[in-house]
Amino acid sequence: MLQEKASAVTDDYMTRVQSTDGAPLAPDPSHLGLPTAPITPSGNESDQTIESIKVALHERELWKKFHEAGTEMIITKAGRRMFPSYKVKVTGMNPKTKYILLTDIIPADDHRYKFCDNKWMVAGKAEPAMPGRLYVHPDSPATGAHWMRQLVSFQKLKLTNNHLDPFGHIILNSMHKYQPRLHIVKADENNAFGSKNTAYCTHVFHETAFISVTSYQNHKITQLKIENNPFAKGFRGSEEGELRVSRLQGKDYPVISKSMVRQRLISSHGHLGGKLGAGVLTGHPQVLSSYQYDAGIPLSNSDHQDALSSPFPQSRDPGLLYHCFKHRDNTMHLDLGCKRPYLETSAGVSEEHYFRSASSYESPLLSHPYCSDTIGSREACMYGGMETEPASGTGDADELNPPPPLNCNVWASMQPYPRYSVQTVDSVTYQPFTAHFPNAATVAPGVPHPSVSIASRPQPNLGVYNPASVQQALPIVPHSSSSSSSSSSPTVPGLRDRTLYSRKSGSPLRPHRDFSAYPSQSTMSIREASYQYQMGLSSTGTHWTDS
DNA sequence: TCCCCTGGCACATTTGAATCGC
DNA sequence: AGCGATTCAAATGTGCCAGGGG
Repeated sequence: MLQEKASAVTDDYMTRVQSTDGAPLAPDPSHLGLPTAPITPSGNESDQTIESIKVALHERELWKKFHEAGTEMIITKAGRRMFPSYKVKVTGMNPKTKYILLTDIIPADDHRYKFCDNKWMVAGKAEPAMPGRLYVHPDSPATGAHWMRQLVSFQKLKLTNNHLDPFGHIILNSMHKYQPRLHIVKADENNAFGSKNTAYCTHVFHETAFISVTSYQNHKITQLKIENNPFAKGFRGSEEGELRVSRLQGKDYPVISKSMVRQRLISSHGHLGGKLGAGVLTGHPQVLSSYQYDAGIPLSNSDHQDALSSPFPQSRDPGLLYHCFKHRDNTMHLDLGCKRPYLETSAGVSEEHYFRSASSYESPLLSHPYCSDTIGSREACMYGGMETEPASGTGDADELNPPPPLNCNVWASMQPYPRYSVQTVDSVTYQPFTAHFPNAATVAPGVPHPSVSIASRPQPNLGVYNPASVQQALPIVPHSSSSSSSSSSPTVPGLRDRTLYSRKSGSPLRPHRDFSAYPSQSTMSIREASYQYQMGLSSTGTHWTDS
């Protein structure tokens, strides 16, 4: 099923970078600035490191509560944070190896939804996908020790429906279903964001899937948000207050008091726990799945049954999905169609592989409970270090490179996604990505770049940041249409011009933010600053490779 | 008319500077 | 003068809601 991507690179690369539809993604490596000479895989160790990385979703139970009710995330023009926020606990990293952690949010299917009769229903075909933007954790790159020391939080990630958003927020369409993903990329010592033979892995927690909205549709979600989000405490109020709110909302649903909500949560939690437990115990494997996007619309490939009784028309396996380039050819297809099950168990998935990399995520109930309380207290520390000083006070403060400044001149064209595919498998996905991208221009020709947003405070004294490296670091590569794979290496005309990053010799890759093109950004607060590396969304294809 | 989106509002938390005391 | 604790105001994050547009 998988096919070589950059056939001319190296055998090693060839065996790892493959498209999901069998079409070469980048027939001409020179377009990507890839070395034509064989790359000596120094990567056995790194691969093993990547493979051993485990990620646990923080506050998973809370996510499950929302998922059961049908998670909704408000998107606004100015950008809105996610709640629950995306936080993970990472283990299994090589303490001394540097990694880049980033997230992106991809369409979960190709449908547009509407909330009708107190449930989500398919309302038509999805609109063209928004520019693919990536949110790079502000601490990136940092050593494994740093990432494992505390909870890794992406709480400052913001969602927007502004297609021209200049702040680097992740752009989404309202009333569409999305799936956040976490990518862990091994960074080379000399090239923070890209190096040859570097591997990456992708983690997907299905309970984090959500439907983007401009205003909450499901009152259950509203209540959950109010109950759990500190910033919404003002709406908790008394029973009378709740009655008032419900009345004012003009909803035709029964008023649910705070206490009722609390009780409901408790009961639902138990119910959910039972379901999940059953699902896990019955061996719902982390399913390998794949789906393709055509013009920004994911195409369903197969049917799956959701283990959770999520209000979503079609939900996925409750467990974590692993994107792994080691998936087999008998990769299962992920059906994104609302009328079909989302996941499908793959008999072909190696049990060994599955359990090794997925079991711990699949069921915290079974093996890996995450100590949110313990690690949660560290979050502030991590962010503090990120926004003020790099891991000050820690033994490896010097391990962190200061967050690069953002250059906002790099914007993606508003082209719809060309066809691309995404595979989710039962294990960690990791893929070597070549470095040697002298500059963005080298990569641009054949590789549309999703934007990369680094939510950290821009710092002076920056070198240059090479978006190409980031792009390479991600499993997102242009995926030619099934019919014209390699030859069709999509191009992003404007990318070269937009890309203002270049690598400064001898210095770590750091972006330089340039807001000149966006006057409105002058009013942007420092806190709001984020680095945006736009990869033409378009582009985009998420490409899962096999090593 | 319905659905969706926008902007302003009130309320709460977070953040950082200013102040104070030791 | 230096450090830590406390205070306070501004910034920021929420959901609510009226109004507008398609």
